[in-house]
Amino acid sequence: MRVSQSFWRTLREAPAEADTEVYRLILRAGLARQVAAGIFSYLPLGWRVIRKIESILREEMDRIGGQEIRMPVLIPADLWKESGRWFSLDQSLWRIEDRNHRPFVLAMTHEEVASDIVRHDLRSYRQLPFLLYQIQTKVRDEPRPRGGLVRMREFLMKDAYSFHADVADLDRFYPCVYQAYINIYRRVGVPVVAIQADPGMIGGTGSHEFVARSELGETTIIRCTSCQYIASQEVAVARRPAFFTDIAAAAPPPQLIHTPGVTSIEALEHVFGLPPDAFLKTVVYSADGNLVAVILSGGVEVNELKLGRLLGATRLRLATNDELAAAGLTPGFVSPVGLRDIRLIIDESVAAHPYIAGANRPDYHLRNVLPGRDFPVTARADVATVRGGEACILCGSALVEETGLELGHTFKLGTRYSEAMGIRYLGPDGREATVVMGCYGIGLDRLFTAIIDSNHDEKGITWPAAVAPYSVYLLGLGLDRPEVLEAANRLYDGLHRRGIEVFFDDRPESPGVKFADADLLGLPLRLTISPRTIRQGAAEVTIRRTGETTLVSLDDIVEHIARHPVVTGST
RNA sequence: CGGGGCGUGGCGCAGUCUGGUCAGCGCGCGUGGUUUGGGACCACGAGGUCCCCAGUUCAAAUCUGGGCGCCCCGACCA
Repeated sequence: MRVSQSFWRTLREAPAEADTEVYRLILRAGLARQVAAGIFSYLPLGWRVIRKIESILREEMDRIGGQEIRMPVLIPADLWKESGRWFSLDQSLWRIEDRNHRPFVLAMTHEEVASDIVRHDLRSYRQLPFLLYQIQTKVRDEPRPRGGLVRMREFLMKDAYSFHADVADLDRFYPCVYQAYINIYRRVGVPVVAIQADPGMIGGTGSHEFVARSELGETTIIRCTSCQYIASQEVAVARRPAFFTDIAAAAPPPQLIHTPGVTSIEALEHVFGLPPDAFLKTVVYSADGNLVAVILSGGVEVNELKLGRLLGATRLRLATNDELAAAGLTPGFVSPVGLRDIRLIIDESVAAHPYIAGANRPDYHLRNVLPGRDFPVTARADVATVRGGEACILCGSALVEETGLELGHTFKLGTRYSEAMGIRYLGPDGREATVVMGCYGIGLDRLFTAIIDSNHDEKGITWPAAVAPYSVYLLGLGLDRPEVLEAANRLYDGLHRRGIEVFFDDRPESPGVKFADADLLGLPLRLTISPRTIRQGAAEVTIRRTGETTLVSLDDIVEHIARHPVVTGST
């Protein structure tokens, strides 16, 4: 492609809404344009990158036996009612109606449709297992689109669904997908770590997130500094004190203390001059309409995902002050002592020693509150958010927090959908059984962003060969001289014939502009041809990433480029 | 949805507090000329409902009210 004929333009200054380096590069290098919040168009060069990512995804999915299909964006609400998600998701599911007021949803994921397809055509265990996948548009009514292509309302996803006769077969297959994912990220040039994760709204029995270390991210990773433990903060666990009831008996009985206006742990620390874990925190939730009190050490926060899973609740939120009052509780001074008719969850951070806790009357706390004596410790569970600095569950070393960008997610769904939607088959024993499913997603736009995030410098992008929009930036200078133009054209044609993807900057721009644009776009290799190089019968070959430049004779430059490790991607 | 910020030629901004003399600057764009190895120079030129609607006023980019859009921070996820 000749730049003079290409719909491509770089920007010296990025639009003001771009507040991250990656997003600025995407806009400045002319790869994509925003249409509305969280809605984007890809321009020709950006789309070439997406198509290269797609082919890598296809290769890796096909390699593990995947079969590509294409499901619709527009889905009748009935399918979502059948799975139950029509009722359980209220935030991001985009609901619409047709002209006859029939409800539809815009696909935010495709478990329902995939299940629907399979249940009609699956009869026998002999057909199992199989993996269906697609690369397709997803639509979500995001509460807040963010960071350019990081969090979008319409985005591209490679989603895959596997179907198995039993859990053992899913367990056997799951590592294949895991490996395929690792291959994909390696091939596109983004270092990722796989972490234990929360299955979220997809549901299911086990899941991994593939995250890139990046300040763009929204995922908090908890990692052990000395062993292999790594998990999403959503599911991370830490070593907690054992609960020794025998120490308990000696403490004196609870005693009221006047604490006017002291309603937070922070304020208590200040008043008493004690560390946060000297206090008990009582947090009351409404879980599907029922109140639940969670008792934790003052030093930790509730992990609502853990709590929700523990309770099996679909709607979990903090109880309002009115709800507290109606249950006879005093906001700000709620106490675990004397709680009745309300479910109690004692977090594992609570130890069997005396605490200062709320007194359940305004402006009073209780000293010497002893778990197990002053309130029952029957339901002890881990519902706290793990923070950096806590002890690793495996080895006891310090944990640290890191920020990551989620690039993919794999789930063992189990029978969450196959049960609800009736995907059954006849087994070898002649009995009907329910299929076991897995599902696996990769967001392409976000991967696109992550590739640039992991591959740029202060001048611009430094594309990995496998996903670069073109392999070579052919930069011609002094093209108004016929002999130079002719040599440049010959070189362009020669590379083209050899199957090398060339972007030929034949514009009558000043050298500075062309070099700056070449650096910004960041194709792996730059070829500079000018009166100066022509005099030596050569052209300059520059590796974008290193700046390393060599002069290569025009006679064998095409072969030189064709075999260049930066072009073949063998580095 | 709560909190904060912004909306002026394609892009980046000034002007708004203190209404008139305000529609401007840089870049980009077009034409001609001179340049040509790291974002050249000269000359001429095109391009704006100042987000929208309503109001106040002799007069509104500027003041008031309402709406819309975009960005950022918190509850969701690829």
